[in-house]
Amino acid sequence: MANMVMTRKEKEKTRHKTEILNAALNLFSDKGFSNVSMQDIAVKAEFSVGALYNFFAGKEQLFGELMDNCSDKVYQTLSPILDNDEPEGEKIRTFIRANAKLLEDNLKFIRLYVSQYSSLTPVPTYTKKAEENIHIKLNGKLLNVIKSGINNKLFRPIDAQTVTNALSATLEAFIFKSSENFDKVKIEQGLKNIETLFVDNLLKNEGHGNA
Amino acid sequence: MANMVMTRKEKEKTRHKTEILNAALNLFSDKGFSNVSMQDIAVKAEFSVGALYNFFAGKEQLFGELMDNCSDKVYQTLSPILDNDEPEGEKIRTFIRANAKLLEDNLKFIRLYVSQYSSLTPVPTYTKKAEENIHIKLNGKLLNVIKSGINNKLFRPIDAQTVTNALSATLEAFIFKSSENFDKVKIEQGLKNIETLFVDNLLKNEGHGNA
DNA sequence: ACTTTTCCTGAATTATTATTCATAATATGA
DNA sequence: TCATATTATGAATAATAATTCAGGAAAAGT
Repeated sequence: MANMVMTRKEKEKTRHKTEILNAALNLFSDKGFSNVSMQDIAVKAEFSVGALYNFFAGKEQLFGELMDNCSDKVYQTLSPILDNDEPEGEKIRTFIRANAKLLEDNLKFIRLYVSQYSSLTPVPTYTKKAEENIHIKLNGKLLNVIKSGINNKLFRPIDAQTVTNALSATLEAFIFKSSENFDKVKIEQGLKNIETLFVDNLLKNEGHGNA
Repeated sequence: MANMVMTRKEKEKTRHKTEILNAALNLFSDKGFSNVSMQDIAVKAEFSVGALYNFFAGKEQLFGELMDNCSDKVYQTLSPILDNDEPEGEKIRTFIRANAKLLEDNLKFIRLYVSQYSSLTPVPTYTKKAEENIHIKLNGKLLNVIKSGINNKLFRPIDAQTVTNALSATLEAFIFKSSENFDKVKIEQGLKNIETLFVDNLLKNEGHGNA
């Protein structure tokens, strides 16, 4: 919260916590929740097992915080794009392209985030909640942009919900696949293709006078 | 294999094995691999824990067989559709619609199958292999159908690989979501929307004389 | 009916891990 | 420098769960 009024000690504590979360992120995003032990995390973070419990009530809580951070990051990056007041077509293009940067900066985060989404009871329920909410919120915004584009006759009159779902699923699958071995060029090319497919071929209203 | 030359005993053994696999399927598709114990499976199948080991070398092998069956089912159902000699547009429509029946008949299977696909090291590697192959094979066929449709000018000249990925991801996400609470009507409606989106709005070549 | 083979049972064994806690190290403030 | 408070350590504890196996039941063969 108020970073300025933190004592040195508090800052140090925060830093330690971040280090642990970071170690955990690397492990979880590689092997998944069940295949990582507190030992593993402790070793990677260069703390003792016991120390972890000074920062987190347990493994699930640790994972929970991680997922929350992770979801926030995704939301903070993507949500403003859909909220600004560019033309709908541009919003969607920017939204799609933004995934490249998101992936570049937060490879591990994204991998974990996406992997959780279509998994069966991965971890305690409460965690999944936050993530799902963000998913739902983002998809809601996307839906509105598409509806609005259709109303403005920028887009063709097609089923907005179905396009939204399709775009969302397509992006997610692409992102997950790309996170296996990161290649900036390929990612940008792939996203460009998705952009062309959805905006130029599917949405754009040819019959109308807009480029 | 040769069901006709099986002794009564062999048939019985096969039946028992199937019962165990079925119990396991129900549990795994609900909770995922790590959250189901051999105990759980034994109880549900009405066998003792020990008995399970007469049929399977261990938990991972059991899961492996399940996934293999599961993948086969998906492949056997969907692959012929893409192989027949209807016009490309019809193939794709049929392919999309086939997911309804697949889901109805094999809800649990499908749920498990899809959940595994975008998960991190779910279970031993060898299992995922089979499943990925099927995925790759199906997507390859789908890609060929779309390419062929483009060549025949039935479809618009768009990037075939990207459409394939998009359709595949969209279907998978829809199927996974639908498997949470099965509703035949909603599923058929949803698939119809996907069909319209991909075939009528995206692929179909309006400029050409085909319906 | 008896022997042999096959299959099943479930308690015991073994492993793995999350979690705790007494102890030690370190930092803080007088 | 010494007493106090904070934080870290890692061995011990407690759960959970996979796997094994000695012994028992059921079926098959004689």
